[in-house]
Amino acid sequence: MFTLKNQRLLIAVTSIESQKLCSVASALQILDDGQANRQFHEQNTSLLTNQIQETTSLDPRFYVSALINCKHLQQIKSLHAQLSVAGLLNDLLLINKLLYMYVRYNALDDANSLFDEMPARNQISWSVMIGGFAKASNHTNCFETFREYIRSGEQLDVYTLPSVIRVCRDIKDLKMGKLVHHIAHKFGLHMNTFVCVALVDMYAKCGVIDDARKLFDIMPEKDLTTWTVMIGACAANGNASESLVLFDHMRESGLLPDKVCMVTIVNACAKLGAMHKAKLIHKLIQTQYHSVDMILGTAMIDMYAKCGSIETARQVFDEMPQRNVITWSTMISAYGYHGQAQKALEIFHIMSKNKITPNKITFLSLLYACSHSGLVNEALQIFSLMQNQYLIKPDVKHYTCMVDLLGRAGRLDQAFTMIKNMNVEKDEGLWSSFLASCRIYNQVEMAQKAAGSLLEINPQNPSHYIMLSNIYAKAGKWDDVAKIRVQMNNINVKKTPGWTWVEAHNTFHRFSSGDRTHCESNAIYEKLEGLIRKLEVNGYVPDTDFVLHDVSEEVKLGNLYEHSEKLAIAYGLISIPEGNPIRVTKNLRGNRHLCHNFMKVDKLDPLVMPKLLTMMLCGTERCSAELKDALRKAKF
DNA sequence: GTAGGGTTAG
Repeated sequence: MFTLKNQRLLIAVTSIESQKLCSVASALQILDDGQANRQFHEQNTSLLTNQIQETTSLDPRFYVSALINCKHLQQIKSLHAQLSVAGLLNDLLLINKLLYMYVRYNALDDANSLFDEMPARNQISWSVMIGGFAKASNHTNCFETFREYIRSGEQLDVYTLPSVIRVCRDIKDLKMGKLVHHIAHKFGLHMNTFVCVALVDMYAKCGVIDDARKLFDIMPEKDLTTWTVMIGACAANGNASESLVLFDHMRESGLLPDKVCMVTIVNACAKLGAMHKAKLIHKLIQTQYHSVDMILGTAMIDMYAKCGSIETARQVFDEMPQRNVITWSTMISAYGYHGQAQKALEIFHIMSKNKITPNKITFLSLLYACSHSGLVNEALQIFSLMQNQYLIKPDVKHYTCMVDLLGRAGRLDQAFTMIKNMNVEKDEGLWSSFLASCRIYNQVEMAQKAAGSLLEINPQNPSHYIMLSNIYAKAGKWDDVAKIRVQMNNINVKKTPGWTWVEAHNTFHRFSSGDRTHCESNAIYEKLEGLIRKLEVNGYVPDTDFVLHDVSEEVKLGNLYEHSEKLAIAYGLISIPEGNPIRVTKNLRGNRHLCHNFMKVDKLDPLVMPKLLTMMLCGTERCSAELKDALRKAKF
């Protein structure tokens, strides 16, 4: 609101050209919002009028407070023009503020031209410009400006480095990240908390978790953010149990977790699938915080669903005061992997009634839900609804899901037609899925087409050769099997050896298939034989289709029995005290037919069964829906 | 004038 004094002032300046008038008006309005210093405003009002009328220099302090209070890009531009006229573009404080405002309003071009024209720059100018490019994900300009900064010989400040490091993290440029780390060291800033946190995060997101941990361990001061980054890093790198250990250490050090930290730990729990931990975390949230925000609530839904309780997940969902599209999608996918596709569809319908617009992931979750329950027609309907009503173009993942669904249902022709007609680049996942269906239905010809495409995309992936070879083997085409082996040798593709590690006596013990190098090898094989006899009595029949070579059934079975996971489990059973979990880690994805069937027979010796189930729950891999059924049946 | 958080899934 304008005071009478202001109105008089406006009348007094009507002779000034319109743009200036506009600027003065907006500046006054901003000042009058009460956010700027009123006293300063009063003092400068008359001065301002005189100065503008004379077009002489204004007090830069006036512009600084006016700039801070700008609400629109246009106001900033107009003040910029005024500064230019007033000849104030030499004042570093003022220009830096102007630069900062341009960056804040995402006007990177304006910021950049201003930066280029600056007669002098200080640390703040550089850090604002570099930070601006970083925030706008303009990594090329960010790095280029950072290089210029280094070359300028100016001492680096602690605000610039984290911005550059975060860009390295986002584009996963480990080489550049390491270089920036080196530079930080050179400037003596490598132990600054903000620099360190950014580096830990960068190393973790670039997949070099050991480097992240080393830096974390030597950091002089660890604040809540630092701990949160490290906890999240462990979970993201397949070591969620370490996340929980760190979380306890953090609390022992006297720090109270905030909501962001809780989301991270909830996420770790979801990855671990450990229900008892989930409940403890939930209790902590209930006692510590008055409300659960949307992100934390969504993470909790996911956690409970992945820990096996779809009911509690739904309860959290129902109790949330606000839900967005991600919350709804999470609930849909939760029902999906619990095999309750109808419930997933029901949630989708309620969501639509609530006028929440679904996104790509919502549809993907729906399609996966249909896929897990084999609802082909429903999936086809959803797929068409997504395109026709919501105008969402399917990406390769949607197609992969459809191809998988149709393929598993035996509608291979339809799946193949879909692949042929799609307008999206076909990737390995899509063809692999189709190839897997060809294997189920022994479709050698289609399998050849799929394998051909796969080998074009990635001739170095051994699993494609092996899959095709298995299909030939099942069809008794041993000549073709031999050809593939020659082909693999010719281009030097080797099957990645499968390893399994088991943690016992504080050491990791590694096993490969048919491994006899372990010092307790004899005892391990003895245990395994005993276990297999017990399993066979209870109906375990290994699927020998997956063995590649043309060998007798007896030898095939021998191979299966000595698979690395089984050796690791057998060793775990003889070396880990009863009641403790057996944790196994693998370098390759588990083979459902070989190992899951082995472990899911639910009439096992009651002493053995809980151990095996615990192992599956603590393993880094997520249990398949099938295994979860076995777990439920065993009332574990 | 700085950071860390949620949904796909083989």
